Amino acid sequence: MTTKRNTTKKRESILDGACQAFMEEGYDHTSMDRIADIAGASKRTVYNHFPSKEALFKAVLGRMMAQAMALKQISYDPDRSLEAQLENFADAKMEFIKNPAWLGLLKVTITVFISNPGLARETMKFTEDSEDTLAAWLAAAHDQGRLNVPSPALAAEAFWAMMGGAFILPVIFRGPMDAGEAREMKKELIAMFLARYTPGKQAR
Amino acid sequence: MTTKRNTTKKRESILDGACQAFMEEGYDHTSMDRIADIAGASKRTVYNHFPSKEALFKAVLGRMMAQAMALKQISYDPDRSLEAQLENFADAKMEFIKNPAWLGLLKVTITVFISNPGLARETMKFTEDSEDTLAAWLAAAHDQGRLNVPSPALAAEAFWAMMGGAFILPVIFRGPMDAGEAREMKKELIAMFLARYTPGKQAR
DNA sequence: ACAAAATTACACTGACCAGTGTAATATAAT
DNA sequence: ATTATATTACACTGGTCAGTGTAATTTTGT
Repeated sequence: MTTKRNTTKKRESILDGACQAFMEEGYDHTSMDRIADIAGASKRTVYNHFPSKEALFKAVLGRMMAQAMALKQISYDPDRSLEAQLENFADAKMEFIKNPAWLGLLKVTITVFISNPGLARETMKFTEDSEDTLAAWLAAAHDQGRLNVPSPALAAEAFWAMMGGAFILPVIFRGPMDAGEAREMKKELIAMFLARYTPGKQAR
Repeated sequence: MTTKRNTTKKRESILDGACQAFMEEGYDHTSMDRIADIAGASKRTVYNHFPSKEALFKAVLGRMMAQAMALKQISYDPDRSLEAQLENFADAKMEFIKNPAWLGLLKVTITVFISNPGLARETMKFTEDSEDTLAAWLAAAHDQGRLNVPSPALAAEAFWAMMGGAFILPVIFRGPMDAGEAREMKKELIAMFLARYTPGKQAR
């Protein structure tokens, strides 16, 4: 008679502790002892749940990705202004850097991705469909004649490039962003985007 | 009689070796022994030139920044098309990621900046004037009536955000970029930029 | 209440690494 | 050729850390 017991509680507290520790110290400088300490578990228990530090990090990352995915599903609404809907897309992206927890984990993730490109590719497969969401939105607006977007995929990629460059890179290179400044930049970039794709206004 | 001997050769080879080692392994995983090995110097000599690993990295970083600064000075030319001149700006930025050596060092630098925001701020002071160069270019085009740029500073920041998001982040998250794809994205983003600021085409 | 499953404390291995001290050796400027 | 200077080999310290083995203890499902 093998009766399995419910271990999700300890497991979650380990993930929470790992998340906090990684955020505070970065991947390399976080020791498994410290994670166990924060989680209120023994190091041995941590290893009973996760076979290695890398596996533990992947689990933390996976949980974060799942939460992030659950957050940004926006569909085309024929009745709302394009500008407002694009702002919604942008705001979803900016949630990452406004929330200190996610920002911290984003930073760690970037460092890990840099030293482990394979993991980067593997993890990023999940996010591809969020670009598809925007591309579909653009295609819908195009079909309605509200935008002129010959290549929705390219436009979507450009949009995410703008957002990433405006809201992720500065946080790395210059530190926290002023909220008002961020708002201004968001509006400016969306204005560029719409100026390019609003029908009847292209240069050629 | 204190006769100083010329030590710049050894010093340079140490910097070269450090640069290569940091690129290959990242900051944390590079040992001073390995740097000495690649440089063809003894560890003790490395420490005779640089008091610590951090100081050595700063020296490598400083040399890279100096080279980068020497590269991008573009001034307003009334006779060339705006599009071509903006492409020059973009190309200067893209030199970073097309050159494997600089790309490698850029990655390391990002990880170091993330774990050491103070160094990030300190180092970034030097780059501010390159943004000013673009802002001045925009102001000149504005004064000539070829563009309508109410806030050159904001527009310049937006331009660099676009470039960074399009050409730096993807390299981190997705690996090396296809050259053709990069060209297409560059053109698209410049088209957005010009659509926004070309006179007589704004929505409001 | 009982037994299996989970957790804990703790000691320990093996490895890596920044930085130092020293005495010997090589180098280059005069 | 001389001599101060730069470089080298090498051993060593002190510290950190991933991961393991084990025996004892606690928890929990029934």
